[in-house]
Amino acid sequence: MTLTINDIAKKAKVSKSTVSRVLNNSGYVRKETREKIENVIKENIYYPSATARSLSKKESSTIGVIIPEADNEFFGEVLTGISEIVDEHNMTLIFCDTSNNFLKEERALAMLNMQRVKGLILTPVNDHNYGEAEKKLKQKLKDLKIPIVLLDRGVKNSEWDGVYFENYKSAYSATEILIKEGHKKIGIITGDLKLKIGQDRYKGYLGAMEDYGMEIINEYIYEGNFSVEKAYELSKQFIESKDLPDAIITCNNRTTLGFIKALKEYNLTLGKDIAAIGIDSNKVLDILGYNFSYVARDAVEMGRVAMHRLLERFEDPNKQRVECIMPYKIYLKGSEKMNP
Amino acid sequence: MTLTINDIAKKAKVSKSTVSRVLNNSGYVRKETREKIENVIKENIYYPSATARSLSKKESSTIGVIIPEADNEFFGEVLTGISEIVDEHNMTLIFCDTSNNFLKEERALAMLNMQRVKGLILTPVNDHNYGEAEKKLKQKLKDLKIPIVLLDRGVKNSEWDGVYFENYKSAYSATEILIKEGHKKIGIITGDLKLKIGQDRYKGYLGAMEDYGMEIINEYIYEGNFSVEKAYELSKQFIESKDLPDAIITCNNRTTLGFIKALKEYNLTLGKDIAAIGIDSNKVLDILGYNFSYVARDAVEMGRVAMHRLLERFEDPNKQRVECIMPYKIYLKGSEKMNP
DNA sequence: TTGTACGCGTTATCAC
DNA sequence: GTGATAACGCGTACAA
Repeated sequence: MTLTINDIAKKAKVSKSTVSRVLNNSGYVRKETREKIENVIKENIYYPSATARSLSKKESSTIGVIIPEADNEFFGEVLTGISEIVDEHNMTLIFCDTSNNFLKEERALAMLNMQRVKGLILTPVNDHNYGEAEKKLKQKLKDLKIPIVLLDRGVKNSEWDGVYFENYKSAYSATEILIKEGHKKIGIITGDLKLKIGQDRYKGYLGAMEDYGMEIINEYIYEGNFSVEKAYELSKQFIESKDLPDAIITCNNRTTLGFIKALKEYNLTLGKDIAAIGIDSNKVLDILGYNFSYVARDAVEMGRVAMHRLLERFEDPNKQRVECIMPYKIYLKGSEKMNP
Repeated sequence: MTLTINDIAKKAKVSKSTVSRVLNNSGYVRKETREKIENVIKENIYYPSATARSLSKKESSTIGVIIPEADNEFFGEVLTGISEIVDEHNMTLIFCDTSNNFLKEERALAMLNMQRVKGLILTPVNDHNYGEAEKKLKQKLKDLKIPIVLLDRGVKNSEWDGVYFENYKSAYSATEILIKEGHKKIGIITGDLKLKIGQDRYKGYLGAMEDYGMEIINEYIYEGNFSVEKAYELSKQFIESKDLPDAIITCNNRTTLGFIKALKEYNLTLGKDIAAIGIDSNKVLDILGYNFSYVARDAVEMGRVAMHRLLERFEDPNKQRVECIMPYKIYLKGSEKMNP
């Protein structure tokens, strides 16, 4: 049905070796022969089979991407960044969404193994979990025997390149800002403390509080799980208790939304009834002109960097493992202050 | 380096045909032989090469997806839906993001052609454009000679299956709601009128206005382009002119955001200073408890449906072309009313 | 029930 | 400069 290199060879009255040479710009081909072949290819709309090609060359130009949720602003941007670089290098991208599900993660890994992808960018479902699940994951990654870049979340004692975020520092900095604004009762709605990114952000908060000799009041530490719903629920609780903190740190974009939702519901005003600063950006909040302050990284850039790490690793498989920590940027819009 | 079926055959002391038979569960294999081979496969962590397999079988289980912007709530959800079904059927998904760029679209198509994908889900950069670009696109799609499902945007005189949205009806319905609320001066911020989805929504507005004998006032028709910025700019303009419409229809999620941004900036309140209803959902507006009313389709479901169409087409390549129009749902939150 | 031999569409290594 | 020919890793008639 679809044309092969043989068909082209016949039509051009040459051998397939010669066609292959013009396709790959390799070896000597007389100018006229080349032009003739090129014409036949154009006229007959021939595209060489990547499948046959990679079987023959024993290498693919395909990379795999496994992320937990494509319908998440952050990962959507990450994907955009990865895709951009993949495209620039004429590679192809196989996409997998795990929905934060271990079984799907396993299946994706097996599939990518069979597809013989050249490299993998992975955000694991878990993050630095010591259990059996992580052991299995690490083994499976080793079995792949290809360059891998971990993104956003990692594994304990990683042997792979990684692109992460300054979780500790960003939270530290956010806390510091609140402290310097003069707030005393500084609370936090943490992320999922089973994930390292959740832990680190929490630790950043504790670190800053300690360094500045602030009193850490357990009542103001609300353990969330990075979801809108939990943050909303926790926020309602502390709003209803009369003991409101002066300021709050929200540990990711969704936490921020849950918090703000609660504020609106109780008619509390940011920067008036309570101050706040978040981690992660929410495009929409900015568009709507909310005065919500936050520290965040550039997600698209994070995708680009991950793909670049992979490309470098292809170049030099033996170079030292590199972990790239994306810097945070501070976006102050006013909510960190309290104007009575 | 990586194991082949031959390695497994040797280790299991059988021929590779037998290994192939257990891999594919085809033909007769003695129970003991099968178990032995399965053990060898497990122990040596062998995964068959999808590349070699599809070359040999002359068919792939890979589908291509081309969307214009992954970092867009709508397409992120679409991708999630597609990925879900792809996964259920043990297929693999090759992802391309065109960034609404014709050249990238062309390159993606060529790449997917070489990859010999089994099917394609495509949201073209353009939508029912009569020009040369569309002719070229249609030709390239024909050249692919594979099942194709157009998603959200189509081409003139399409020969392919498609999954679209009730653009006309949804806009008609939105307009109708405003009319029945008693609004007289009903305006609209249109989408990109070069795209058919933009046109159809605009026509839905006109249709309802006409059917209900409403006077269409050109001053209240603001031509946007589906972007936040343009909608914001237009909104500012009509707010500053003293001649504000009673109610506004915003033609997609971004238009809505631009509009609301302007409202906030001028301290106008939705449902008090001006009524409004939009097309498309904005998760965040809902989360924040905005009272913004809208009509929308389920984007994740749209992805699922598109993938299902493709699967059906694989089953029966000759069945009649089917265009699936996703229904809209109405979400009234109050902004359609005007409470003085 | 199992093994042999060939083909899938390329690239690569040789001769010519 | 060009053309046979052998891989690449697998599936599959066909033979045994």
